[in-house]
Amino acid sequence: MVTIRDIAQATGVSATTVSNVIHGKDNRVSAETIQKINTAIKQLGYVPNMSARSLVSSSSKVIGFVNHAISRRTTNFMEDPFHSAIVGEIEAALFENGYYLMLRTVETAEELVTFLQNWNVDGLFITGIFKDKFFDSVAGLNIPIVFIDSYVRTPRFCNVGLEDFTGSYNATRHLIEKGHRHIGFASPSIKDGGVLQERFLGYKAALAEASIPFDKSIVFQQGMDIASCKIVSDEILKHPELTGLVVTADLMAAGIMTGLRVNGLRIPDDISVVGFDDINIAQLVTPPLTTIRQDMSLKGRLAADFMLQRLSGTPLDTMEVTLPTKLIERDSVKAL
Amino acid sequence: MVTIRDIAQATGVSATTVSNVIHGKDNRVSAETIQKINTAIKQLGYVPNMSARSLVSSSSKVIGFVNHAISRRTTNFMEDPFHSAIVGEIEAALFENGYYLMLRTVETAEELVTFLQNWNVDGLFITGIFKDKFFDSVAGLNIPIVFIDSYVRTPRFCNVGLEDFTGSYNATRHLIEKGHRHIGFASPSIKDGGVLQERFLGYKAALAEASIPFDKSIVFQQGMDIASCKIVSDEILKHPELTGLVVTADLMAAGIMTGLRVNGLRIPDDISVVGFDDINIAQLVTPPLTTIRQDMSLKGRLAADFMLQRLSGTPLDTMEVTLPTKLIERDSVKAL
DNA sequence: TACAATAGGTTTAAGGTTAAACCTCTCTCA
DNA sequence: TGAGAGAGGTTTAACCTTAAACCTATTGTA
Repeated sequence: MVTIRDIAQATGVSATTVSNVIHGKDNRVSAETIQKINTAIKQLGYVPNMSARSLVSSSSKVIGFVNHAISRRTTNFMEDPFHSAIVGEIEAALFENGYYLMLRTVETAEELVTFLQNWNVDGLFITGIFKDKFFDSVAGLNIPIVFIDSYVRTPRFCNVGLEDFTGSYNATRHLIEKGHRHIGFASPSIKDGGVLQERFLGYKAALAEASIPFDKSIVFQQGMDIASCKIVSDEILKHPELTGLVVTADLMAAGIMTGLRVNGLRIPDDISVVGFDDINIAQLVTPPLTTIRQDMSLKGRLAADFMLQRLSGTPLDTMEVTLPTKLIERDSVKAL
Repeated sequence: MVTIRDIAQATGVSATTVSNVIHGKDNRVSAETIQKINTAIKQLGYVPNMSARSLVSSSSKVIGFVNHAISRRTTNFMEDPFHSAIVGEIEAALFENGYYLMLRTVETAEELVTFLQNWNVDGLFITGIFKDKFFDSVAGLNIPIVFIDSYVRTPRFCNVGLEDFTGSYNATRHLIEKGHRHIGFASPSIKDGGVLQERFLGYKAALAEASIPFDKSIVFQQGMDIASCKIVSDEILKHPELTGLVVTADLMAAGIMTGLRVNGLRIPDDISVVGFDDINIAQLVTPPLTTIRQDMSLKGRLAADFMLQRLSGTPLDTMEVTLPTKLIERDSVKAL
């Protein structure tokens, strides 16, 4: 392994001078020496040791991407195509600025603290439900933190979010405008304190605005897997009054649509469906799904921008971005 | 920040003794001292500094997950739901054994070498096309390396792969057995030296076996995005003799099916389609897609097992696993 | 002539952890 | 009574890098 000392020896200068040249603090070094050092670095293949650098500078160039999961074994956050799109964008942006990305799914606040201290993490992206103990454990940190889709908002932290409430409100309102009055709601969870809860509130708000009484018997809480979707579509059979359905994820909407078709219901003739996200599946199912689009890559890019700006000390105009959604009309909704 | 010295001071022993206790090398330490040290660690909230540990031991507890991409900007490997499923499985397994996962997309072999040396990476997962210079740059490394879906196989490295050839052969043969003789092939690439090339060869082998002449004008190389799929489905219109199509990815198959439907072709009546992977989309499109199933989570788990075994020095019976595929018959194929 | 300023560096210490070598006391046993 | 072994540690040095303080020779200036 080639160290900075080897470069120093090869060029006849001290290690400090080499270090200074590497970091561009070379106003006190002659052009000739700089040249020699750079040549030696290339020839000998010197690569800095991040551990040593991190040890002495208390800064590691590591950015953590932390997801809070209730259980690591049952929820694999990378399986969610959204998270993975975000992670990809972030990795690319960080790389170009010399940072490294370390992934971590944590179940407990202690795990998070250990992770942070272990690595002297320079910054943190946080996704998943993150409140109470978790929030406290990062609240005192003196590193940039960027939340993604958090609804525990404080002016002290950056957050990149989405108009979840408005998106879901618009989805519901779209059905109402098409003449629907009996509109169900399907979602993996509605009280998670996060995006799904907001979407639920948006649904309720649109109903209330149209003076449609809320009926909790047509709120279907189930997982997104195909078996759970089948349960929802069976439940729907028991509510022949339903003519519309708002679903908080396209994947779930697709699963429910398949189940409904098996049960002999036609979409949109018997029931209209609106999804959420506009993942590629939305265009590929039959009929193509009317849905609420969000731009996941943009979310990742903005999150990375926040992080890089805070890392470089650039003052921020704002600590928060809430991305808009857009209703994409396809063929899964029929006017009554 | 609490260091090992603080613990030493608090318990009245030396730092080395604390270190030994932490690492279980405590056969020369009294039970009482061990007790005191552990209590102090908890009370003061000591967490080891990985940089210091890594510096002195040349082992970092960091495992790299490296993907080779031609261009970081155009290919975001995390967007592939397969890669992300694998990454999720691996992260969970590594965590339970005290390892950390660092993601890296590399464009050049130099980037890879820099990454490795930067962090004293303890092990490496490698995906993506990886040959020539890339292969050379890891060939001399003395750390466990686990390839995923590599076809540059050597007895010295672990590989977790899939029966790509056989899977594709079976897909094609299935169509042949159903009476099809004019079978097209659609794939993002067929000469990548990786899984897609193998699948192409499997297709050709099945044709040859049935004495069906290979016709390169019905091999469609296009991207997996919806626009590219549209191009394929338009091309297919120019080949009315086609009655079957083998596609190397379900997502692409779904895109092509949508395009074909727009073009007035019915599936499977006008053309039969077989996909590959069996992602959830396959069940959700209309008609449900006949496809070649592979188990991505298992791939990730086996890759993690290989890594953990090699890290712990357990001798391996085998360095290579090739997972089987399974033909899943749904409704996108019709007997002629 | 005397002093300051500048160019171009060097030396030293520190960061947290651990491997290797070393130490000392007590007990056992011939 | 004296050697040896074992218990229970300690001391030292090293891993690589960098920040802070320090040094020396030359040139410029009043």
